[in-house]
Amino acid sequence: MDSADSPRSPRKRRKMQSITMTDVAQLAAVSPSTVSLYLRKPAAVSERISLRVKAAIDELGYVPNYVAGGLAAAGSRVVSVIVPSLRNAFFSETVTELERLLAQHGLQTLVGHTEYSREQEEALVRAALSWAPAAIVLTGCTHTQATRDLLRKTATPVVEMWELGCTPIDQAVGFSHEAAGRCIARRFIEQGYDSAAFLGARLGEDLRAAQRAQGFLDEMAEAGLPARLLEDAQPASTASGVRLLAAMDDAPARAVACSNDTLALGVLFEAQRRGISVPGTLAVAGFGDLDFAAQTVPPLTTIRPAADQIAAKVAGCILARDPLAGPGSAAEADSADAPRSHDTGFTFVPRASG
Amino acid sequence: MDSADSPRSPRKRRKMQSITMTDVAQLAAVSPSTVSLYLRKPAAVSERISLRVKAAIDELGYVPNYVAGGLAAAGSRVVSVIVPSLRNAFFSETVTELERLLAQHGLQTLVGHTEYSREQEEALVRAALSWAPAAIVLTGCTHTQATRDLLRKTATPVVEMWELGCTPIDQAVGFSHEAAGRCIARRFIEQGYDSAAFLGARLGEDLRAAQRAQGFLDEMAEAGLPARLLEDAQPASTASGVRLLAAMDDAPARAVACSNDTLALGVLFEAQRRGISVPGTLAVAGFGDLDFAAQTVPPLTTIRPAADQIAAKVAGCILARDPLAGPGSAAEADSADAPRSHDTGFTFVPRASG
DNA sequence: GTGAAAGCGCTAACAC
DNA sequence: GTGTTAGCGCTTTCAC
Repeated sequence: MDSADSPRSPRKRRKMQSITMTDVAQLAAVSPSTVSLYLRKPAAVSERISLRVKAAIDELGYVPNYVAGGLAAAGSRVVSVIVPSLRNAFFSETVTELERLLAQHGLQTLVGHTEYSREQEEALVRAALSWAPAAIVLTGCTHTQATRDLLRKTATPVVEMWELGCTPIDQAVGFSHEAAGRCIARRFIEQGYDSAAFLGARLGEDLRAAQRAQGFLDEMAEAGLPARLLEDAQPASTASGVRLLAAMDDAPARAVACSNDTLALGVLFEAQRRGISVPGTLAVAGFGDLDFAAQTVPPLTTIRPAADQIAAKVAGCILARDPLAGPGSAAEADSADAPRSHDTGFTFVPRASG
Repeated sequence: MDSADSPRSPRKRRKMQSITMTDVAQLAAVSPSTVSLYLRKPAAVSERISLRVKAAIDELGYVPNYVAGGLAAAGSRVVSVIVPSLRNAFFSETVTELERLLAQHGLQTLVGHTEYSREQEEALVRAALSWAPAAIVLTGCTHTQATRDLLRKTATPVVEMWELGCTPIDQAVGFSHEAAGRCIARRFIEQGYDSAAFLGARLGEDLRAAQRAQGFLDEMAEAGLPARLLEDAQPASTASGVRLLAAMDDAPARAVACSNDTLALGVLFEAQRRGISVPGTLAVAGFGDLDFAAQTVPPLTTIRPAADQIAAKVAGCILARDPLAGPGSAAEADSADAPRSHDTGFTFVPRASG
């Protein structure tokens, strides 16, 4: 039943890798370093030898060991990406796109999520650094002091994404959430709504949403219009939107800006349930332009952050510093001194809801 | 301007790590192996020495190198998780939860997404294997032959999740999608709907949705009721739901089962727009019990897969095989021969929509 | 263009 | 409980 040495029963701990580069080299009758060269810069190896090596690799089913490679090369081919939550569509979108882009250059993506905790983030950064990653990507620009110190001391490229404003540790890619908040406020003002509210959830954790709220409220205040802030204690969800609209019962505003589309969806449903006409009685705006935003009844006015562009730019920053990133990897050293904040902007998407 | 040796300008390629375990050992006046032991099994080191080592680590700001550790230990502390897409709420949920659970045991999560391509999956598995991971987690049980071969040859634990049915490569955690499809069909039958349709998107790629469709259609057929399949060519989205409802115009069914809640949301909106009453004229059911499902108008009848339970069980399978997983890691070798398919089931969530 | 030699930083026997 | 001794599998000068 328990056969002598099935691959799945670990007999002896050490040396789990059966076929190494040396085996390949032997079979191909070349030296290990030639095999290594073939694997990394195939162009530098003569065609005759390339063929032999390739044949040997296929025959043996050789799988390279990146761990050993990373150690010898003093730097691994992983990029650590740390986001607040993957449940949030913005971040899952960004991670997806980033993973795709980086994979094209042989870089693997290590993800971690902080649940919006800075201490958790610090722990993840520590763990990330232990992998000698090719780069570290963080979300936002608010971190513990220890995190900043740790990161500034390292030679690893660091990219902070989805937020602009603070001085970046190294590079930053994102946009101004305050401006996004103001943008929605201006829309309401232009449309003649004379009172408004910002509906958010856990603003103490989601600092970017808090900035949008701030921008929104400031713009309203500057226009001399009343605006208040309602906050749900649970993480942002459709249910939060439902609750917050109900909470506004006592002093209904004419227009509500939601911290994101998911919340706005809840507001829309609850309004429908209560017979509140949108945008007639209540204007609603969201943030994110999620999948469903164009399909709601009425279609949702929102803001589309350039998620793909953020991912693309982040990948660009990383690849620009990657020694193995192919021909276009020009200014490896120079780019360290290049402008360090990249604004990807956002698009205002006016629809019928407000 | 370009100062002598700022940490961020890579002077010499090799040896990027400044402070090693040897440095810590020296400062603490112990041997490197003691430091190593302290880091891995603090309990095995005397308190006096522990204190000294800890002080040295803090003073130097030592960051361990997992790459070197992984090489020496012939196995790294990463788990590779490969999903079709992180945009899909099911998988981002699972990855989130898995990452959280594994992080508690010092395991890092390496993600990859296949975009529903088996060839892409094979490439990711190859890359994953190169990290000598502590485990590999795959989605579904349909893989290329090469993937299966690669995986069966390795000693690395492999867990296939979110689907049951085929013989697992190693371990499987999930549920029967066919049963889920049948479950919705039975609901429609019980409620007296005499015709139905299954609305899906890219069923050739999303094999699990295809299984739900099959189960649904079979159950209807067995009840002698007409049912057809409508498929959208784009990836599943709210817009697909809108399109598919429109496509049903010529021969409207009395009830529609959607391949997931996102699609159902689109159906709900489009029905509202067209003045089709739900569930009066049309019954609608989804799959997933996503965030918004309980809030729609009317609330959405759906199926809740035990996403958290899947993640928990997958983590369990992995940790059971992890030599470092602490005290409860009993049956490390035995569990390899334990039952290999784990059914997490699902919950039918009847609401007002159908 | 190819090979020989010297580690990368750490872990795991094993002896003490 | 702590130190000594060998590597893990690969990359990278540097000769040839």
